[in-house]
Amino acid sequence: MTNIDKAIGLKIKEIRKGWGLSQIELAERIGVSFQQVQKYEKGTTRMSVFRLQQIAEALEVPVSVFFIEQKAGTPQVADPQITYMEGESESLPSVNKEGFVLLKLFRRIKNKKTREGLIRLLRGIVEIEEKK
Amino acid sequence: MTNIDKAIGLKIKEIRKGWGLSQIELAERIGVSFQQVQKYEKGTTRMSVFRLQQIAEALEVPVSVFFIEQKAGTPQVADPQITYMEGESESLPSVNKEGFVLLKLFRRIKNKKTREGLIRLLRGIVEIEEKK
DNA sequence: ACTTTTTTCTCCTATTGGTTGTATTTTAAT
DNA sequence: ATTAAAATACAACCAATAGGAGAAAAAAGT
Repeated sequence: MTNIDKAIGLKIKEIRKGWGLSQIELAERIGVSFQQVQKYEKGTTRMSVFRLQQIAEALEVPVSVFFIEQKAGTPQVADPQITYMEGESESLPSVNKEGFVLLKLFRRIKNKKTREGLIRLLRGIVEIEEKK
Repeated sequence: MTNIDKAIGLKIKEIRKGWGLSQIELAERIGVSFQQVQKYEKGTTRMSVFRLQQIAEALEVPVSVFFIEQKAGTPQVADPQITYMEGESESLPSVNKEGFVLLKLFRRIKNKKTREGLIRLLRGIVEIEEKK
C-alpha cells in the first residue's frame, strides 16, 4: 500500500527465494504466521522496523539492502515516490526549508570571525525588523 | 521497547537537534502529534518503516543512517549531530551551537527578500572561502 | 492422476499506533 | 528574576491494522 512497503516486500521475496526458503520457513524463523509473511511481501501491511530487522537477520542480510538509495543526481522533490505520499506536509512554511539551506552553508564556513560576524549581522537585522 | 527502536529513537533525536528542530516542528512535518514523536524518540512505540522513511526525508538524511552499527566501546566524542551530514564539514561542536543561534535568528526574519538575500550572501562567502 | 507443499485470499479480533488532555520540568530569552 | 517556549511524563481513549485461523487455488513432487 505504502509504496515503500511494497518495494521492501519484493526485496524480501527475492532474497527469500534466493535462499530457497518457503514462506513457512521464514515465518517460523521470525515467529509469525506464514500468512503474515505474505502480507509483508505483498506490502499490504505496514511493517515495523523491528520486524524488518528480524527478517534481515533471518535472511542473513544487512538491513540496509532494503533501502537502496536513489541516485545522487536525482532531484528529491521531483521524485515520484516522495511526490504522491499521502496527506499532509509540503504546506509547511518555506522558512524551515530555507533554514536548512542556511544552516548547511553556515557550517561550511571555516573562519570563526566570519561566523561570529554573521550572527551579529542577523541580530542587527532582527532588531531593526522588530523594532517598529 | 525493542532495543532497535530505542537506538533509532536516539538517532532521530540527535539528528533533529542537529537541525535545530523542535519535536513540534518534526511532528508537523511527518503529520503526527509531538507526543508521538516523543514515543519514537524514546522507542516506546514500534515504528513502521513507512514512518522511518518519512522522518528520514523530514530530516534530509538517508534512511540507512539509522541502521549504522556503532561499536559499543567507542565513545562519541565527535559531535553526533554533524556526523550524519553529507559532505565534508567542520565537526566542531561550537559551530553547532553557533548554528542554532543563527537558525533561530534567521527564523525570526519576516521579510522573505531579506532571508533570500542572506542565503545568497552565505553562498558567496562559502564560495570565496573554498575557492582558494 | 494424485498427494503434498506452497502460495493466495477472505473474514475476524486483539493489539497498538496515534490522539487529546493535563501537569511538571527544563531550557532559553528578555 | 520573569516569562515564555520546549521537553518529559502519564493517563485515557479510539480507530486502524497487525496478525491469526480457515478455505482454496497453484505449484511441485511422486
